[in-house]
Amino acid sequence: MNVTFVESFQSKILEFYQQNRRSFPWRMTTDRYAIMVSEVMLQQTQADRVARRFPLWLERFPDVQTLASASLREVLDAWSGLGYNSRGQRLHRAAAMVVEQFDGCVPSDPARLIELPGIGAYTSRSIPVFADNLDLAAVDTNIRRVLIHELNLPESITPKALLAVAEEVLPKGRSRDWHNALMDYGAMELTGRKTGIAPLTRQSTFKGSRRWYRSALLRELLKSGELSREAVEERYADCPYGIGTIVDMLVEEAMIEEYGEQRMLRIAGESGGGGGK
DNA sequence: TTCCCGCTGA
DNA sequence: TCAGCTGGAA
Repeated sequence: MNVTFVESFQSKILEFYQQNRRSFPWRMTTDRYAIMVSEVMLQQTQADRVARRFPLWLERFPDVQTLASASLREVLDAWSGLGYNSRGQRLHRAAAMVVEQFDGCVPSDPARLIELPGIGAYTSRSIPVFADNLDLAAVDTNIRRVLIHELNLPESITPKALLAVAEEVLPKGRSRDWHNALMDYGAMELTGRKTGIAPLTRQSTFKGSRRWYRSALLRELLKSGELSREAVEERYADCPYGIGTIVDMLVEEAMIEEYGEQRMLRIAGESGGGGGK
């Protein structure tokens, strides 16, 4: 790739970052455990929502040992509201593995990290990038969108090829700032809605899915005068979960009635995620 | 309806 | 390679 072009692209992104950088709690630390927690929380979850939960989590589980020795119940309780709560369970297991295998020290080697549950291709790279400023490229949907749009790449580019491009345009020694800059640029200037560039994965909304039931029942609840959303909220006022989860619970009941418990468990998954359990 | 700093088992 | 998973805001 043209050197001048790469340099002007780097300047553009980094200058934008200098002027418009967002402030997040996980950008105030380089503690690898804290970064790991934030990166797992941020998987498919909006940064603003994570920003509210992240400090509370660290207060309750300040280090790997504390998290590893906590009960699953405690962990999932602290996770509630973040969604995809199988992530919470995996983070819990990952903490236990770090204590056992790495003496409580979260590794910085992507090859080690990717062995941990809940840590995949992206997160295994993003942790050392943000915690250690390692000269590695980590590409999520956000960064993918920025690269495709700014470098005029085909939307059909494979993840492997895109990763190679990302490595090429990475300004050495500024990995952490660079990735934060790409994130902010993508979130503030180049949203998916604005560019029309499709994300890697789409929501599953097939008839009978958990999500489908959720929206269908929500519609009915809103239409039915007998069971308004307000009524549900009032009825479950002291429920520790959010209204979305409450609706989900009702959805599960509906699914049990229609499909039977076995199928419901298969669809929803006891702990969710990962194509069921 | 779509998208958000993806991962997992099949 | 792909369906499926959470919750909420736009």
